[in-house]
Amino acid sequence: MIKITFPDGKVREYPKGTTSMEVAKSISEGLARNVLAAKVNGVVWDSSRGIHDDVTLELLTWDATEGKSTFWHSSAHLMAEALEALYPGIQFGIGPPIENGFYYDVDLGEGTLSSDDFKKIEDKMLELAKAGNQYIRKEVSKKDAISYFGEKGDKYKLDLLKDLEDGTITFYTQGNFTDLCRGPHIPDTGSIKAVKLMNIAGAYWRGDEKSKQLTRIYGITFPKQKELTDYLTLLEEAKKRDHRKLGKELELFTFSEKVGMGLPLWLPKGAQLRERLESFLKKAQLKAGYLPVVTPHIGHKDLYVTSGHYEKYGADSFQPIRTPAEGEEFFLKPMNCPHHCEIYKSKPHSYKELPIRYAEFGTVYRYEQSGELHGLTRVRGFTQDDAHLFCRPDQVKEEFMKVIDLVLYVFRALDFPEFTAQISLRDPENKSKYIGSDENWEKAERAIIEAAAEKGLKTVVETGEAAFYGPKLDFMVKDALGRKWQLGTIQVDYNLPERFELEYTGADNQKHRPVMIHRAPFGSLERFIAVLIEHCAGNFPLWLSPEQVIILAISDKFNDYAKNVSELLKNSDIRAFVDERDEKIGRKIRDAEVRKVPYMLVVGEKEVESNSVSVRRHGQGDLGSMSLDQFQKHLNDEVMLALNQK
RNA sequence: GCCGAUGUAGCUCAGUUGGCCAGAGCUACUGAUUUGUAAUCAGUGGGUCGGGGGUUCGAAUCCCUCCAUCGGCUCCA
Repeated sequence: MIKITFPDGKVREYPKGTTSMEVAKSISEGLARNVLAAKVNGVVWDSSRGIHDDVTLELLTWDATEGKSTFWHSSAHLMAEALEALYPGIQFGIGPPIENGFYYDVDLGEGTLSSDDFKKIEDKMLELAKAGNQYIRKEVSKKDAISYFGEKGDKYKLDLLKDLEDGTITFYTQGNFTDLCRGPHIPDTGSIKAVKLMNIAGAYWRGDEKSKQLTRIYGITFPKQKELTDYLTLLEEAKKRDHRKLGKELELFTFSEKVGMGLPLWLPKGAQLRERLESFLKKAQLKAGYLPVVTPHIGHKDLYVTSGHYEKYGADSFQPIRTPAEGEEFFLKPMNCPHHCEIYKSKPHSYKELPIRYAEFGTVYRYEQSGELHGLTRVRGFTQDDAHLFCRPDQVKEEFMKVIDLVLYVFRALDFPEFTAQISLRDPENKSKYIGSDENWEKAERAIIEAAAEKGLKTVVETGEAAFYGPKLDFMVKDALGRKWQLGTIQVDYNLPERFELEYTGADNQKHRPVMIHRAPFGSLERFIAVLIEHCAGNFPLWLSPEQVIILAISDKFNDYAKNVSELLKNSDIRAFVDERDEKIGRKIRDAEVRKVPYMLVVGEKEVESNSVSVRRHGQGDLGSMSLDQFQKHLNDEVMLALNQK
């Protein structure tokens, strides 16, 4: 007998070799029907595998993340089976589950595939699913595996096999399809009830641009039809929040082919939003001891030769601008730090001055590949809320903590969504890739980890993801459609102080090299605003809203009173406007609601007589009548509540 | 840059077995209406159907090419 411990701590005894499915059945038939896989001692297994030792066991159903991913992984196999049936001779790359669904990379040879073919494939998948074929696991020797795929002519699988060790190789078969696969899988195809292929894309084999490009087919499946319908509805809703759509509707920004792709044009309302964000952060930075600096949009080639960016990125940058007479080369600045280094060098520094924090909203230009551009999140010209901190090695941790505080303050004031702090460390196997001493790296990495832990951040550590010049901490958030973007970033840099030969005089009267920290709480204003728009669905917090209050007169007889109210509000720095159109009040309200103006003030005879306003809040409706003073206090309270939380 | 899809008025979209002067709603403009919490009525304007080339008696519709956009891949100082 073996002892099985369940997540609730209960322990039960079973005969040796019992499968998780049998365990599930012993608990209830209903549970057994829903079991997709099992977590045995923390590792996900097929529910049909026998258990031979004392273990902890968690039965995975659709509600568990790993249950879903097992389900989708098995669905990828099902799609492969359908594809092989429909397109004989097709070759397969890899087919993993992803956050929402799965994909499979295939090589169609001479053939092509488009979304017009989806219906056919979906139908085939459903047909095969109905058969309820079991997923059968089989351990195979490397030799047998190679001969199987060799015979089949599946060169990608053979390529994968090269890196696998004999004795660890398993096949999974369902119906007529056998795949090289580590597993695990769900019991059988019968639980796959709803299938939707989402899109098709090119993907390089093994992610290498030089390898052959395969066709990647994305799909998603569910155990119930209704869940698919709900998912599609959710996607539709998410599309409504897309910043590209809202940016156009709310007149925040636009693009022009004539100006150039990836170069956003900020419309008046968007520009005001930016200005509010800028002044908000500038104020916070001033309080935190930052010193403003301003640098030009171009820089001499020598600057980037010194910084090393010319060597690394020169060929992939916008090409240099030349002076007509001397032929000197200038680059559009791709980053602000080299300029800031030169500012640091403009005079000698004492250890007593450090840290020095130079801040600038610097607009930079980078050549991004044309297929990469994406709304405001990926552009060719953008403004970083950049700052460079020059400090002593022993100050790194404290500075990190302070920057984290600043980032958290920003996120909190904006009621910002869930984010993950990603700590990127160097690859310990490959230390020669990185610049800077071992000692400094260790100190900095430890400082980042400790600082993040002390601030209670939800962190993910990525080993080997550090830049060559230093470790970093990035704040990652998701957009409406679930795509991940990096916003805020804090990076330690040992490279630039070295290259620019930055120094300070220590207490020992010797020259020392400062550590540089790059940091940007927003990351870039463009990307930050994009994510902000999607997060709040265009309903900006009152303090950011480009139009805070709109005054709607019942008829144009009351426009004078409306204008009077608007003037009074403007005198208190409230962004107030009057809708003077000759329209009915219902129409004016509708238009203001659509424009997502936070407050609407309805004024007519009643209000003129009692010297008041009727307040309507966007999305909430009528709040009743107030005096103008009361209303202003109401606005002020709302703004203070958002900005003053600490 | 690569794979696939898309491109019709300022916006959202109809319109292809190739066929008279290419349509609707909203917006804009003009007029009427003087209105109480999500769309008042009428009229007018607006498109070399993404650009270029080709096939054809005839192209928004078929073909080629370029550009841009969308979904991915690769990249992202």
